[in-house]
Amino acid sequence: MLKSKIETIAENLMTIHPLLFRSLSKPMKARTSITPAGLFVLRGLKKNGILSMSLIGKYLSMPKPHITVIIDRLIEEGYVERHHDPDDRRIVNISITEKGLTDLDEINQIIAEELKVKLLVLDADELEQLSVSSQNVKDKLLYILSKEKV
Amino acid sequence: MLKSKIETIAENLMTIHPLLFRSLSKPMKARTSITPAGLFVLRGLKKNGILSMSLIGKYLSMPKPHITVIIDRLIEEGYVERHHDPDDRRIVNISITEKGLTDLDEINQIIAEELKVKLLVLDADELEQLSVSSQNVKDKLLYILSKEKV
DNA sequence: TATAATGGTTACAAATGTATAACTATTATT
DNA sequence: AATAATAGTTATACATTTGTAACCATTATA
Repeated sequence: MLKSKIETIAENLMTIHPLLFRSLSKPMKARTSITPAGLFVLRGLKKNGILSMSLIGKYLSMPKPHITVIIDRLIEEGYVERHHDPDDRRIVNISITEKGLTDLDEINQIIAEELKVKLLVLDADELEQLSVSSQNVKDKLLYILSKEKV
Repeated sequence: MLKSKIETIAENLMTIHPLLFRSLSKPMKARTSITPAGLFVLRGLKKNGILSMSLIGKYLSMPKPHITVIIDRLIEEGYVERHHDPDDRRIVNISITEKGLTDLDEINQIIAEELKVKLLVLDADELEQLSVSSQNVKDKLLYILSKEKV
């Protein structure tokens, strides 16, 4: 019985995360107070500039009340800001601050340092493959997500 | 300022998860009582046959007490079994049951069904790329992990 | 044999994430 | 103008994960 391509992709994608995430999160946790969800929001804001609460919720597939909590905390820490949309005052737009940007960079470097040690067992060619493949997976998922939001 | 290759890989790997995991987990949660960590353990057991508690802990980068809780619950549900190692009676080996295997297949199909809908926006060529890339990333991470355990 | 080290469990506290309902403010629809 | 729909918040309960310390049984070491 041959596994379908979709099943293989599903298993691959579901397996990637737990193999690395926890070990990369630990050094981050030791040095910053930011949560995994908060970090992901910061990355989204850095890339997109400004996002509404609802868009962030869709982006993370998280219930709105949780987004409120996450943003409240990021604001406390000075990483993001709330802006009421002038065109539709129901909408709350979130932007990343200077501090958010610099601290995000710092966190990324901490994580990269940690990853670097692990990647030592790969040669240059394998590293290049991992770079290309991970970029490809990420891009495809972002593409899929962008199509969903219509 | 050019981002290093390692930083790019780190960001890619950290971003992949939240883009999909929650939306794939929801249908699973609706139909089974298994937790994400439990599911990951089942996958590891299916692939490796038998794993000790410590190895599972390393595999998931989780503290041992949590592994005990996860295994207790999988045993309650009839998915895995404990075996004391005859050569070293301190060691507890875990094996997956028939029920564990069949239910794991079922869960994988539920997740694949969910993913299938999302992947409709990709053409055959892109799908193939995603398949190859995700496999590559997973294999490389497993390879790195296997080197760590020495 | 006494001591240290290992593998695992128990107990507990705290952080994080999930889910739902009720609510306010604002905008869109009739 | 009344009603419905949307965006977001507050409140609450619960599930899952993380982290630590203390402990037992077994094995390795001195």
